[in-house]
Amino acid sequence: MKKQPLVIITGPTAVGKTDLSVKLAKLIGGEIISADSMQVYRSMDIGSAKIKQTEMENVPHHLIDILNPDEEFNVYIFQKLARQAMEEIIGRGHIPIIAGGTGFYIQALLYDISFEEEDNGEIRKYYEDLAKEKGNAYLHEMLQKTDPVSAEEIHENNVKRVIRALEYFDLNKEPISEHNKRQKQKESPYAACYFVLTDDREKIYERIDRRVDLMLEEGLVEEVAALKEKGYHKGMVSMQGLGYKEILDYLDGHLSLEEAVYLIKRDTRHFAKRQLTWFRRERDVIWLDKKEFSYQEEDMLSFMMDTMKQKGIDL
RNA sequence: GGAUGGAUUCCCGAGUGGCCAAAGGGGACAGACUGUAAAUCUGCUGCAAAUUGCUUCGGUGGUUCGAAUCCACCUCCAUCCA
Repeated sequence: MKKQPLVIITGPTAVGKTDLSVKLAKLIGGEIISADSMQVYRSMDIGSAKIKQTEMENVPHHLIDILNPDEEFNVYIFQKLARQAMEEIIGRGHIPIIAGGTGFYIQALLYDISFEEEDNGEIRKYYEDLAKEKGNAYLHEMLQKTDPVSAEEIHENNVKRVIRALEYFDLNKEPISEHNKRQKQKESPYAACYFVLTDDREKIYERIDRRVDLMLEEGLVEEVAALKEKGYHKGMVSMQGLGYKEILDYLDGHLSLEEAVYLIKRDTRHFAKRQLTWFRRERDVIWLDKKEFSYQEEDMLSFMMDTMKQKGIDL
């Protein structure tokens, strides 16, 4: 049986993924699935740099504006919804294009990582409380007993990951290190093209700074104030987003606006750097360095078309 | 013109005779990541191939076995008095 096609366009924040993905979609009759942990939320438009209706140019977009900010979202949900969307798109004879910067989500979909249905709410809370009470080292020692391999790999200060490993063991009676090892060897079931758009680091940073200034002009503060008004708070996953947590701190009087803006810019730069690190490590990525294409979008698009054909994607 | 305080490694800032290539923070850079991932965490940051050598703490000269640290003069900055 012929593998299903999957085109991915990703890269660090603010390189221009959205724009490129719409152009490509129009060229190949594609539909876009957003791989973005923040754009799934309604009323979070400016800070998440969400694509505007007019920018979509009639290309269907999926997984945008599907949740309220108080709802939980994670890889598991993303994977489930993205798969559904893919099926539908292929059913219509179109090509699914994943566009977005959340590398972890892309990995889960591309390699079809298995996640079990699980209810981790109480266990997680138990460990979180335990960590606060007894400290990082205590939790890490617990992990050492159940899953020494993970304990070796995960730094004791990385409490979130220590907890996840502990919780995984409780839920599945197996070390998460075993699970990870198995999943790592998986081959993608798709005929995929994994494009990573990039540019000189300096250029990316400049674009980030400019974009943040623009967000402020467009009313980021008002957007966050409205969210706050509705009762959304920092405890929610959505409010951990860049631009949201800082403005919330500003609105609560913990930061001046100037400080908040400085932090948003800085942390967004850090984020972009982390994304690059992630993609460098991924197998099978096809780098699209804007500079190497002399910033000519046409050339880049035709290169992408050629690559897709090579990978067995029928256009 | 006078008085006082200050000038430290990319930035802020500690250091007041040896344990100092120099605390700490920031930034930059690198890395990890498999149900919070725009999250969370780690490493690294004078130069050189070194557990060794070389250059550095405004400048010049001096004291000392030894100075970022003490002395002299100079330059610049800040505040105050004229």
